[in-house]
Amino acid sequence: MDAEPRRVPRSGDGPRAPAAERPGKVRVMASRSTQILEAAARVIARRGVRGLRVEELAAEAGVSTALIYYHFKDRTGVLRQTLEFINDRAERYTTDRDPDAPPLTPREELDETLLLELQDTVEVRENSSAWGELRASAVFDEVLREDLARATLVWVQEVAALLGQVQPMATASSLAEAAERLTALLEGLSMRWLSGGIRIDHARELMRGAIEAELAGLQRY
Amino acid sequence: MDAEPRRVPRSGDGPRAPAAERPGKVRVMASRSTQILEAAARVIARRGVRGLRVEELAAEAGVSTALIYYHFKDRTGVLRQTLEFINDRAERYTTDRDPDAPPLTPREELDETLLLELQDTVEVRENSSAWGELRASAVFDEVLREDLARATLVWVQEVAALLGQVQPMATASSLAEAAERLTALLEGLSMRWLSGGIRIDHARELMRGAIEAELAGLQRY
DNA sequence: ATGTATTGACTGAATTTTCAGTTAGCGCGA
DNA sequence: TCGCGCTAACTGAAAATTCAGTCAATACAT
Repeated sequence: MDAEPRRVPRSGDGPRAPAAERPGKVRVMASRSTQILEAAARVIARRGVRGLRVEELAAEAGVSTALIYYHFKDRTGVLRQTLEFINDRAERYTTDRDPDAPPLTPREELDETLLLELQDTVEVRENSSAWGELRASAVFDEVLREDLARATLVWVQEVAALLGQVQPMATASSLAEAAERLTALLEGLSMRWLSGGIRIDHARELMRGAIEAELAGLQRY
Repeated sequence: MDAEPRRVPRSGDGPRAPAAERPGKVRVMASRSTQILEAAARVIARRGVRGLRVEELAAEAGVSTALIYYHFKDRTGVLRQTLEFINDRAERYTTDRDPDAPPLTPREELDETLLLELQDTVEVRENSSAWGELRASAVFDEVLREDLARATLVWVQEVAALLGQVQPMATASSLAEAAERLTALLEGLSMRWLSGGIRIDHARELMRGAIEAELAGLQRY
């Protein structure tokens, strides 16, 4: 769906920074459609999926509405790709680790993976509210369902694998169940946090407790 | 599940149709506005609060759009009254018990309370999706936040009390935490169920497992 | 190297669609 | 003959989507 990420300077744009082509770690300049997706994540986090107006998105991204339709088929297309985008981003802040930091024990990695979704940073907040919105919208939107289900499955399996590293004796199905509960709980807690029901550190506390409980449960086979 | 379940006669309810005044068991004829509210509940379950279109509601109820405005001030009015309506109904399936059925043990009552929200019936489905919608909307809507927080608190306390009956030795705070986790998990599972991620009986299974785990955790003080 | 055709990225200004809400009035029971 | 319950047909505005083109960069032939 996405066009080539070729960089093209544009008239009204003024001088574009020359995409720092340096060796090693480089902050790659976001292509137009990525810019739009980033903007979409912000708008969704601010207004919700159903509150997303193509015009507002265009303004947020600093482009014309027509460009949105040029890059994405229609409003739904934007939504779909934003879901994917958000997912990838979550992957990053959940998975990426400083290469020369001390390696994590399986248990630490598990905690990390789950608790990183409960941080009060712009990125996480944005991601979580967009995710919650997409989840809520999927209830009424066929199109989103499949994508969301797939994304959820991947996530659950990842958590199950981590659990398996901590409790290698547990059966695959009990690991899967524990992972489903933990991830579902995380979603529930996120929503409560975002809707002002609980504070972030309380949410983390609760999450920690749940991890503890599930691991204890797995130990008893 | 919600704050005040008080029955309040409302203006739109009007002096209504004499409803087949016959002795004995009578299928009371639903007044026009009740018909509309029932239809609204169905439409909301299908499209979500934010997806409710007045025209679609009118069609569903088999009336003209204008009649909706005749009975309810505006779209928001319909929404408000529908939520009240749905709430009253939820009260029924959550609280009502056959008076001469065998009394429940605390443990059964706990299971009952939590698992009743995971049933594939029209009523529960409608209620759960409305609740999910509310939760999601509250993220972007100041106004809803307070009501929702209060309602959640009541619910959490109710569950904590039930947990306390099963594990009388547990501390108040550990009961509260367990209750928060269980209710948050229930919300998470509901959303997954409604968005097609998992089947209802699997959700129930997971919920049962969580109750088990939490009770086990409470036993270890 | 220079002009020319072609293409991809992009825009401003429509056009079309979608909705909430209104208006004018009909029929019918008291 | 009111006036209540109701409808068909609108209106107006907000949004989504499309259209007709501009502009800069390349490819390509000369």
